[in-house]
Parts: sequence; C-alpha cells; structure tokens
Amino acid sequence: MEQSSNFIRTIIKQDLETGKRDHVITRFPPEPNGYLHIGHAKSIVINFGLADDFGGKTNLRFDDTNPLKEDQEYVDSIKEDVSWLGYEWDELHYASNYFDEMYDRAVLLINKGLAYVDDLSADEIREYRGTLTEPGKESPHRSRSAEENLDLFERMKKGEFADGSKVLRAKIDMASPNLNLRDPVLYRVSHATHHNTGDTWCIYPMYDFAHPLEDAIEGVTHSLCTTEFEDHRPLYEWVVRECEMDMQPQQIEFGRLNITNTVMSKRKLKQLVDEQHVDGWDDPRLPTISGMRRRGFTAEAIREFVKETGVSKGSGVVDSAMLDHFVREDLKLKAPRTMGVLRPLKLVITNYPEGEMEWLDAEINPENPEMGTRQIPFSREIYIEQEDFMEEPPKKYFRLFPGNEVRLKHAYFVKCEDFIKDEDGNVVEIHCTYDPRTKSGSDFNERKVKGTIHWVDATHAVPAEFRLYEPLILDSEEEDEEKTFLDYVNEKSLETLNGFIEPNLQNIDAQEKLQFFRHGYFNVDPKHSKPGKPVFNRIVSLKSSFRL
RNA sequence: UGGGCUAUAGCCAAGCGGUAAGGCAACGGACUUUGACUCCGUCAUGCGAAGGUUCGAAUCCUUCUAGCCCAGCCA
Repeated sequence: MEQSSNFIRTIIKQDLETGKRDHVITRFPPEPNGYLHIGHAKSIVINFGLADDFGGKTNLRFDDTNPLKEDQEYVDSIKEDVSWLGYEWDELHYASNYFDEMYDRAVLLINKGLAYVDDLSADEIREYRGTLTEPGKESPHRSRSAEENLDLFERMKKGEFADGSKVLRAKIDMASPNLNLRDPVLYRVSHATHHNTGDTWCIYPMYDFAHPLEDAIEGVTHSLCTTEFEDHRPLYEWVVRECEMDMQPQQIEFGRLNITNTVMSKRKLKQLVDEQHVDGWDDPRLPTISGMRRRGFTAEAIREFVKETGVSKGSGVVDSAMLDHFVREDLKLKAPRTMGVLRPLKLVITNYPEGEMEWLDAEINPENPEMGTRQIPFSREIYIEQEDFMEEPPKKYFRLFPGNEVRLKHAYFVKCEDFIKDEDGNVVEIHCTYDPRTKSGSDFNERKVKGTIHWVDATHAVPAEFRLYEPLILDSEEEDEEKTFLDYVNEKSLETLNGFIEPNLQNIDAQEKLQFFRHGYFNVDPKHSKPGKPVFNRIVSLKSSFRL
C-alpha cells in the first residue's frame, strides 16, 4: 500500500538525507499501569511502522518509574497486545534497569550546581511554582552547596527520609513562562516495592528526568510522543544536554487519536470498568485492545485504520464509521458467510412433504470461491427473521407479506399464503408454498423476485446467543458544563438475542469470525461461548441503504 | 490574562510559491441469490478571517478569531 506522507516521516527522511542520522531507532514506551487501547495502537503503528520503513529498529520499553501504579500484570498484557497487533520489538527494556545510571546522572547534575535537594512539602512546592500568569519564587533550599546536596541525596537513596519529605529538583528558572522549567522535580522518595527492582530503591525518578535518559541510553533517534508533551521538550533537551549524554534523541509530538462515541483516556476507561458500566477491561464495547480483540476486530483492520487516519499535530475526532469500514474490508474475503436467525419466526412450507428433508449446496464465500462449499439442511419448517415479514408492508418492502414471493437463500422461492397470530396479535407463524422448479442453482428464470432472505432449518437449528453492540457513549448536543461523560453513557449499548444458527457451526472455536448473511460480521466470544451453545459478538453490521 | 500548539469539505488528511491528493461518510446510477460487495458518477472557484507581498499565495508577511495542551512528589 502506498505510504501517505506525514510530517514525522518527512523529518526522518531529511535527517537521513542530510546525514544528521545514519539510522533510525524508535521505541514504544508504555507505563505498565493499565491496559492498552487503540490510542496506544496508533503510537505502536507509528513507532514500529516508521522505523521499519527506514530499515530501523523499535524497542519496547516499559516506563516503570512509579511503583505505586505499576504491576507485572500490565507488562504481560501489554506484551501480548503489541504482539497481537503484529509487531516484534527489537529490544525489550525497562526504565527501572537504568536506575543506577539515572542516579549517577543526577549526581552529575548536583555537582554541576544544576540540581538541589528541596525540603519543601508538595503543597509548598505548588505554591512556590506560581501560576500560568505569575512567575514562581525560589525555594529557600535552592542555594545549598553541592556537598550538602550530595549528602542529602545519598541519604534520600539510603532511606533516611520519609515519603514526601524531600525531593531532588533541577535548578533551571522559577520565572520561566514554561511551568515545566520552574525547577522541576527530578526524584521523589517513595518507600514502595517495585515490580521489577523490588525494594532496592526508595527514590524514583520522575518522567521528565527519566524519559530523555532512557531514550539517550538506548540510542533512540526519534522519540515520538503525543502533543501534550510539547511543553516538556525544552526540559527533555535540557536533561539530555546537562546530563552529558552521548547522543541527543529528537522528541517529536503528534496528535492523539480520538474516535467518536467512545472514550480514550485511561482515567475514563477505568471509571467505566470500576463503576461497572461495562464488564471488565476486555468488554467488547471498550476501545481497549483486549476489548476490541474480544469484539472481533482484527489486528489488520486496526493497523489499516490507524494508517488511514494519518499522523498530524491536530486534535481531531475520527468518525467511528471509518473503523467499521476497515473491519468489513478485512473480513470481506476472510470470513465464511453463513446464515443465522437472530429473532426467529417460524415458517411452514405447506406443500413440502412432511418428514422429508434435503441437503443443499451452499458456497461459503461467493467473493472467495476457494473457501469452497458446505451442505445445509432444508425441510418443511424453517426459521426466518421476524423483520422479514410484515402483515402490512410499506412501499418498497421486498420481503415477505401476504401474497408476495421471495427467494430463500441457497434454496427455493417461497410465497406467503397465510400467517398466524397469537392472542396478543403477534405474528407467530407464516405459511408459504414453495416452487420446486426454483431451486438454487437451477436455471429457472420464468419470474424474478425482489427479495432474498436468510433462514435456518427448524429441525437442525442450533440455539445461539447473539450480542449486538451500540456506541458506549451517546452524542452530546451542546456542551453542558454540568455534565460529565458518564451522563452520556449509553445504557442500551448491549442487546442480547437468542436465535439459531446452521448446525455445522455448533462447535465453532473461540475468536472465529464469520458473516451472518444480511446481518454483519460476528466473532465467537472467547469468554462465554461454549461448544454446543455458541455466543457471537457482532463486530459490525453490514451497511444498509434500506430504511423503513 | 503567561507559555506551547493547531486551523484545508460533514469527519480524518496530503499539499511546502505555479493554480486544491487520498480515505470515511453522503448522494445519484449500473449490477446483484446479502437492500451487502463491486463498478461508474457527484461532492472545497475554495484552504479560520481580514489586509499585504508577488505575474501568480492554502503555501511568504501583518493583524485578528477560534480550538487544544500546561500550575502531579502521574506518565
């Protein structure tokens, strides 16, 4: 596929052409404090994709500098998700493996008079920082001697001070219009057990100090991140320069991915999970990689979607219809096409001999003949879709109604002769006659029908559960300061139906994807599907220009 | 009201002084044993606005407007 140009690709290309760089190394640096979502997938596709395009390499690096929030469980799931998305990292690293070197660099800063130990409390530091429009003021501890700072910092490391009692700060400029440069905290005391280093450390580096060092240590040439870090770039460069690292990685920022009718922040996703609006991090309605995988989205579709939405610095919102498009596109030739009735209505073919049945040949995917054919049973009683019959049809309704004839996919023409209602007035059974001459595959062409409907033979039908999803977040009209995203949670985002499928699907494997004729693409739910009683998640419906 | 960033169609997005790519959506039409797919066609005299420079401006300059991000010992 033709690679569309984007500003980062242009920069890298130039760097290579001008000789600024002679190779490319990128990295995907997640913090193992939660599950990956499709926003991370964008970062993954960009980092791995770009490096690959230029013959470079990409590392997976866990940015594990805050033991309070991180856990091995997350590093495992992140690795799984990156692999599932189809990428192989060159080197696997942990920021925590660099703690010794980071400590040494901090000592260097102290010796250069560029860092100091501060005794101010968190609240005081905030007050001293000033505001967006007013400069901050210097801490009374700012002018401690290097010797004193060295001593204090070493004692911080040894565990002599309580959490929050002391921090190491960079000495930059308390009056900078960029708040990140107002003597940012470099190290904090935290007597916490780290998932990787255990209790070796009780001081941990902050992101702004750690990240540039990690990149420089690994020789990352292009450090790609999202736009909210733009303000941090001067600090990033300050750290690499003043810590006298051998090479200077270049930080480049791109806009986050947003998609309509969903939420992308870890905080909001966590809230949806914690408050049980959804059923866990892998709920098929969530944009988490695990949720999308369970819903049935393919890695290929996610990758293509991300590529097509592009890379820019803008903060736009991509229409979820584009995501839908790429799954349909990917599954079109791969997924078997079969018949499933989600809302069953019995249909009796009155002129089909009782007790008889036949096996019909049916192609598995007419757009991909190599997938072959299957046999499906047919007899006097079948199930059709409730919405495929109307007692009083509107104009341009091509399906069944009294006197109308339709084609049963892979079978015969049937004509509606009668129907039965229950006491409540609901249609419960349709009576039709069929024309044996119209069998699928025959050359019958004496008359045509406008509609073709799907069905499942009643005596062989296998019960199945279907789960249909709607957007988790409803459209919000005008902005309302009073409301939060929780006010727009769609409480009807999941609809569960019980219907029937063809018998050959009875023991279908988890994560198998298929198209139910005229409905859409479905995935076999890995958690709740069982042999003999499959559960299907609708990934996406088919497009439809039909409107009642 | 300090700093950083962004404005190209309903949405995403190319374009980098030579006369507005592409994708999604939408809308016509053809085909159709999926109201699907496929195919054909339509969809910015216009690039946030107003000035200016130039033979020529989405691209350069000026001013304005709107939106996003920043005051964690989170990343």
